[in-house]
Amino acid sequence: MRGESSGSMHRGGGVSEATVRRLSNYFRILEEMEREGVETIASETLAERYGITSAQVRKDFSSFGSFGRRGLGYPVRGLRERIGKILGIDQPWRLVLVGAGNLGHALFHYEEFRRRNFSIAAIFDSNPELIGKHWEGVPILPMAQMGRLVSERDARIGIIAVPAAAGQAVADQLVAAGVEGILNFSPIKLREVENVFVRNVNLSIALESLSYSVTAHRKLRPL
Amino acid sequence: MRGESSGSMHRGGGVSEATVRRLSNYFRILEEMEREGVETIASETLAERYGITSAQVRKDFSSFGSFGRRGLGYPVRGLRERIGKILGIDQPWRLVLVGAGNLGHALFHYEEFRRRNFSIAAIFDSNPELIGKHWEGVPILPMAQMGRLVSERDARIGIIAVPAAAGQAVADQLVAAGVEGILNFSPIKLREVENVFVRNVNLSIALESLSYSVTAHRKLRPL
DNA sequence: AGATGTGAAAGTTTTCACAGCC
DNA sequence: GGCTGTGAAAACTTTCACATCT
Repeated sequence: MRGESSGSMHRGGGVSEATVRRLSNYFRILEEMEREGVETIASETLAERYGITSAQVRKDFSSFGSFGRRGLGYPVRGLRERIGKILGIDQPWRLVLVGAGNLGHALFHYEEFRRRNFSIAAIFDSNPELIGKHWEGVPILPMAQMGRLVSERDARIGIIAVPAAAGQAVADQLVAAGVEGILNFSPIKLREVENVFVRNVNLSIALESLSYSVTAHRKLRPL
Repeated sequence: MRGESSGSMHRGGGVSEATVRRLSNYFRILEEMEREGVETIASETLAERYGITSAQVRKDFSSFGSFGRRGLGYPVRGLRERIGKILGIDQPWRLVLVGAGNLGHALFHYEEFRRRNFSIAAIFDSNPELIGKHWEGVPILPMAQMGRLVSERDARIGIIAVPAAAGQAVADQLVAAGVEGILNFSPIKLREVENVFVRNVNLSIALESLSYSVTAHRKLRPL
C-alpha cells in the first residue's frame, strides 16, 4: 500500500501531503466565513486566520488552477466548493469500520465524520459476542462478510481500529474486499499494496512527540 | 502555544518533528527485535524494516550523538534505551484527560498509552451527570478542580477530547492549571502560548487526505 | 490601486558517497 | 571487510517579489 505520502500526481505539478492537509483547513475556515456572511476573501486574510503566509495560500491553490480574481480576492463560497471537490468531500463516502472496541465505538460516533459526509455502512469484529448487535441501526458483522458487504454497499474506505496483533490481517482482508483506502489506527506499519492508499494515525506517537518536546524544553531550562 | 512543529532547539542541531516521529518508530522496532533476541542491528536492517533509507536512520541518530560501533552496528537494547530517554518515555507521565465522551473513553482505555508509561490521573467533564463516576478507579471531576489536581498530581500533559466549541476554553484552563503540553483532539486551531507545546490530532483531516488520494487516483484511471 | 499567480531565492529535509574506525 | 558518522549534493517546500490582470 502507498505509505504516508500522497502517492498520486495531479495535473502538472505533484501535490504534497502538506498541501492537502492545508486544503482541509482552508475548507473549515471558509465554512466558518460563509456562516459569518463574508462573500469575498483575500489570501492575506485567510493566511492570517490560519497562521501561515499568504504566499503559501496562493501556491497551494495554484497547484489546482486559478480560483481568484486579481484585485479582488476569492469568492468564499466558490472557493469552498472547489476545495471540497478537490478533496472529494463534495460527495458522500461509505466506509466500513473494523473493530468494535472502545476506539471503534468512538470513531463510529465521531460527529466530524458525519458532518463531512463520511458514513459508516457496516462494522466488523471477530468477537462473537458483539456480532449481531447494532449501533444506531448499523450491524456488527463477522469478518467473513467483509467482501460481500464492501462490494454490495460500494464502500471504498476501511478504518482499522483493532489491536496491533490483528492489524495486518485486517488490512489484507480489506484489500481483498476491494477498498481503495485505509485509515489505520493500529500501531503497526502495513505492507504496501499497489493502488490502495493508507493513512496512519498513531495516537501514541503524537503523545511521544509531546513528551519529547516537554523533556527537551525542561533540559534547556531546568525546573 | 507552539504549533504543529517542534518549537524547541536541542543541543547543536535543531531536530525536526519528522525525526522525532521516526524515533518513536525505531523504538517500537527495537522493542520487537529485543523480544526476538537480536542483540546488534545495522542501520540498513532497521531501515529496511521501517521502509526508509539507512542514511536517514544514521542521520536521525547523529543529531543526538554517536550510538553505534563502526563495522558492527548498534546494540539493540542500548539504542532502545537511549531513544526512550530522548523521547522522555523512560519515565512515567501523568496526564489529565478533559472530555469523558466517546473519544475520551476510548483514549482512557487505549492500551498503547499504558504500555508507554502514560497514565491518566484524572478526568474532567462539564456534564454534571458524569461527575462523581469513576473509570477503573479514576474519578471524573468538575472542571473547576483542574488547577488543584494538576499541581497535586504533578500532571504535565493534558488531553483535549471535547467538541470544537469547547476546545479553546479547555485549552485555556489547562494552561492556567499549569500543563506543559497539550494533545488536542478537537478540530480547532488553538491560540499559541509561550512554553506550552501542542500536538493536534485531527481524525477527520486524515480521512479527507484519503478521500483526496482516492478521488485523484480515480480521475487518472477512470473506473 | 489592489490582489492574484508564479518564477526565482531561500530554507529545509533526504539521499549520496566516502573517510574513518572497529 | 563491514558499517558508522557526516560533509556535500539532490530533492523538496516555503517565502519573496513582481509582472499581470481586474
